[in-house]
Amino acid sequence: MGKENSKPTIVDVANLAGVSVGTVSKVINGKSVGESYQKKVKNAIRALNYKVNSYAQGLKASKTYTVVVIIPNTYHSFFGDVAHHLNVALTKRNYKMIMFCTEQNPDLEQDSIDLALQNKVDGIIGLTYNPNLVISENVPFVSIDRAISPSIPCVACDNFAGGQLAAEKFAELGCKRVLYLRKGSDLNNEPNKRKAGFENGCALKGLDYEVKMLSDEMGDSVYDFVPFIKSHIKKGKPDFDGIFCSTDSLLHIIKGEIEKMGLRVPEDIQMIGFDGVREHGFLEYTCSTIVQPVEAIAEMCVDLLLSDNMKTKPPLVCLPVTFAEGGTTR
Amino acid sequence: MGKENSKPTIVDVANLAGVSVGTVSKVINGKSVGESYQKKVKNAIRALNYKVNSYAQGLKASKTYTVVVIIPNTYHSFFGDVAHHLNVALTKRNYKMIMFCTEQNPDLEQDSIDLALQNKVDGIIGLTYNPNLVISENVPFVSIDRAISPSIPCVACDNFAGGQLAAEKFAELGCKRVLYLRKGSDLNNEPNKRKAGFENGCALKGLDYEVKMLSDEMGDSVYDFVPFIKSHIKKGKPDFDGIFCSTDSLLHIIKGEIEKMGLRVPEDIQMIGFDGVREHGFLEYTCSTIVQPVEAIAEMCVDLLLSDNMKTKPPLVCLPVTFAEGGTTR
DNA sequence: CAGAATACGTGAAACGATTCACGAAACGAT
DNA sequence: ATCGTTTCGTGAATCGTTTCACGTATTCTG
Repeated sequence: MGKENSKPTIVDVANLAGVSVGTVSKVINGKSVGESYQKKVKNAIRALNYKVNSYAQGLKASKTYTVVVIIPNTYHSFFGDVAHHLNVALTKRNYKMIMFCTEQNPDLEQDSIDLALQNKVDGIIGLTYNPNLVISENVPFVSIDRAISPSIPCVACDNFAGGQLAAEKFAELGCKRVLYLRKGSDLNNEPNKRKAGFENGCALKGLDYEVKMLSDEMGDSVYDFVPFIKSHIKKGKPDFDGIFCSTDSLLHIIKGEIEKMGLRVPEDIQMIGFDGVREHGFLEYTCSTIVQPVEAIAEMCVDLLLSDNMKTKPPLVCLPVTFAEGGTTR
Repeated sequence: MGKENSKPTIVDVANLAGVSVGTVSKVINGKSVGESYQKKVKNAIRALNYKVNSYAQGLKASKTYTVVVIIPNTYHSFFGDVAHHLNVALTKRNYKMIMFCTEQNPDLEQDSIDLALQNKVDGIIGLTYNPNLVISENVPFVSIDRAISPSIPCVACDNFAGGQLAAEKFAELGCKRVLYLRKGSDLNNEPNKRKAGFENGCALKGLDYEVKMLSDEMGDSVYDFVPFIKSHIKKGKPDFDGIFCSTDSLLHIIKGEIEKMGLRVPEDIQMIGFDGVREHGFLEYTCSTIVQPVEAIAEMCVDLLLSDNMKTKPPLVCLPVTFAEGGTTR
């Protein structure tokens, strides 16, 4: 009687199946239930097209099947790519993803975490920049690219290996002297290891190099690299033949500037970037680059986040990078 | 006594303030409450750092402050841009955004909607392709780029005006004969109006033109345009001097192909795209293009979705486009 | 075959909010 | 001073789950 056209509840299922609500709940949550009862309940669920109400579930239970993802934005290709693969990985496991775009604003990052906590989400995945985030110890958290604390797993590509790989490629391509341009950061983040890897690779291969760092925020005054580059060009002849850029985005800006100076890429100068994101959703890379395994990173984040045994969670997971040819090397 | 280190509930607030829980609830929800009571409650809330539990709220109340966004993906720049601005617009209004990436898969799109409905979300914003989505009439829905039904508002840029603007620009730039390349779609979607606008503009300006449509899925065999283009080149001389592409992504592919044929852009052929997305988060456009007002579209979607009076919801809202110079026109 | 151990279904309490009928207080009008 | 309104705080019922103590039925053991 009554609520005819309303959504079915667990009570409706129990009635139709002729069992108690407790039993229905157990079936839903995979607790041990007798064979015949299980069948009755499942049939009733199908018959009514019943779906659990996630708010009631979240209120009472521990699991909400919801994960919060904190990321600077989704319009920048790399972040968009990360967000996408996180979404796919979560959806695959029947989790919902609540997204917060924080544009590297430390306060917004903290707010997002606080909001997530009061909503009893099952976990948080964060690509953050706030150097002193406070994270309640009792909610699973996985960080991308930043070591926040020993108890919080950090997932990143193998940045050191990536830097080294770039150096080795330059050597292989016949370069004699290369520049490394990087947008700096005072953070204890993984991408900073690209420098050490690069230096290591150069030393290994006997490659001459110079590193120039900018300590500003991303996308800001990267044009300040221009005078530095110009100081390395005498009478139209550069004293270098390769440039390694800390991101593909940076590479594209620098490439534009270099071409304005009358130099050709890759004929005069070879360039390698980092990230390996494909613009416009294309299959091909926009430059020669060290490719981050974005999909693997996303999968790893979700696996770590959702695995129960906190014990075995490693503080740092580095996933392998690859080199991809994209027109800026010979 | 008891739950010392647990999160404060509305009962704790009521006790501390010396009022009933009903009163606290009213204060939270902005219902009329006496001045002095309001002050007491607000102080208690602050003192305890109380935040409402959104699961309890969602269970009982109508509002969940959650909106579901359905979008193909976030790695393609345009979609990433849309997702980002929707996120910002929702966050600004204190709404949480649950995102589903559906890759234009009709079943996934329907599943996402069903999932959203059973979760009692406050609304759904969808950029979908399924021609026969079933959407319960009692949940607010706003569609981007596709007219789903008269009762469901559709938000898009003014595609007709965009097509016309492109034609006018070509005329202004001195073109005599232009090609329009478009990835087709049998859907009743707004972007298809670019063609009519373009034709209108060409007619208006006395510009000679030809339209070529591909009816495949996005990013697929756009290379099939190549033979068509080649058929318009005799002895190295093209019989056209401009190409309008239905998206910037398409433009970049075609541009690459054209350059392979030994033609220069924009010297020999001028090109205009559509979307106006900036790659890598840069400020500059990657090609001359008709710019979609993505931020305005996102704001409009959210405004329409959250406005109470269903009556005044228009079936279609077109937002103005602009032209931006980006190196592929003279 | 009897008694103990095990397995498993039941139903009520609890999660933390909203809402509504009710009654007390305050105010105005006659 | 009295009665009728209006205003507004109260507290219990409710939303749809999960969980746990309990009891019944089944199986095991010697």
